[in-house]
Amino acid sequence: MGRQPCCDKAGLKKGPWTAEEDQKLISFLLGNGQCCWRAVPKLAGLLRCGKSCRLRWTNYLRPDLRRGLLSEVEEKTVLDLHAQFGNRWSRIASHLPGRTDNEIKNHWNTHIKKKLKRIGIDPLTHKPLPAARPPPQQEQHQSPAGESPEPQLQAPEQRHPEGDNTAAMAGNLDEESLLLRKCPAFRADEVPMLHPDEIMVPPCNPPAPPQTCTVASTPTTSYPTVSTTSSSASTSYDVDTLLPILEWPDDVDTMRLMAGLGVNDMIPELQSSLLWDYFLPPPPPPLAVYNDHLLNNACVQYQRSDAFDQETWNKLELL
DNA sequence: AAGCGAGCCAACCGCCCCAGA
DNA sequence: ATCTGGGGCGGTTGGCTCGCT
Repeated sequence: MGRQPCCDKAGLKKGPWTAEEDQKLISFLLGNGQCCWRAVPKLAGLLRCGKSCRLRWTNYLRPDLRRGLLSEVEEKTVLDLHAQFGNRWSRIASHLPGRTDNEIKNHWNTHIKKKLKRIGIDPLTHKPLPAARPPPQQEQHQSPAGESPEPQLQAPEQRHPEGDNTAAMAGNLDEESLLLRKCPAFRADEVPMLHPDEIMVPPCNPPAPPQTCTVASTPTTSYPTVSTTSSSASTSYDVDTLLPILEWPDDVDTMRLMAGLGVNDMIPELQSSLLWDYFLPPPPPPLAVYNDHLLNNACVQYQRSDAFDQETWNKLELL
């Protein structure tokens, strides 16, 4: 017997969302919060599947989303994380505040993949493609089974930034076990998050920008990062914490983009509290207003690893 | 100006996971 | 221990836009 569909599709609308539908969904969710998604369309007066509503909200309407192309730093972060996690977009997205798994997946498929191929790197394995393979001493993450010229489909999932992946390649240890070996303080699915007292939230109105926006480290829950060289001239990294020290830009637009990065870095409870109790008091403001409101708040934490070396970054930047 | 193709991205589909009954 | 259903996730699709001919 087949699985029941998530909802009765008969009579339900599909395809692009209209502004009116968006408004209905926003109004309902801001007024009532997220409940059972299956019930949302009925309660909100939408002829949509609950799943469709959830996707529309999480990928497009959520107030803490950033829009626009991924920045250089974000792109590098995606590359690093993809080297660790493979195509686990939701996990990668959890490290990029304001970005959705769908957005990152799309950006990967349309931009980053091409860049990597152009510089001779296999986007699946993050290893040099056969034709562009450098001498062995330059190769990173060379697996014992690396003789195969074909891409190793599972390799990104099984590799580790420090290269101790022999057991994983043999199927004896999964990614989580490897992380535990390297850093037993947390499990792989416990993405290191900022503690509430480590979050610096600039005043909302007016948002007087500090000279630097540094997010404190979380040493006991950090990823086992190794080095943090960055080719970005505007980003320096704290030697001890391996976290970026962010300079606040002069122009308001860039500042807003930077400020908007932080909401997802907070622990869920705080995130919810901030969103619903502070930033989004009922009645709901127009979309543009609360987006601007959110973008004036919070900070950012990026996890860095040296999954890609400096030479690779330099090549990418030239493209 | 029209036709065509490539690129991009929002949205959908179907499977999987897991909490609760 | 098993079953069920909701939500999450990754892969894929389809339509829109833009540039080129």
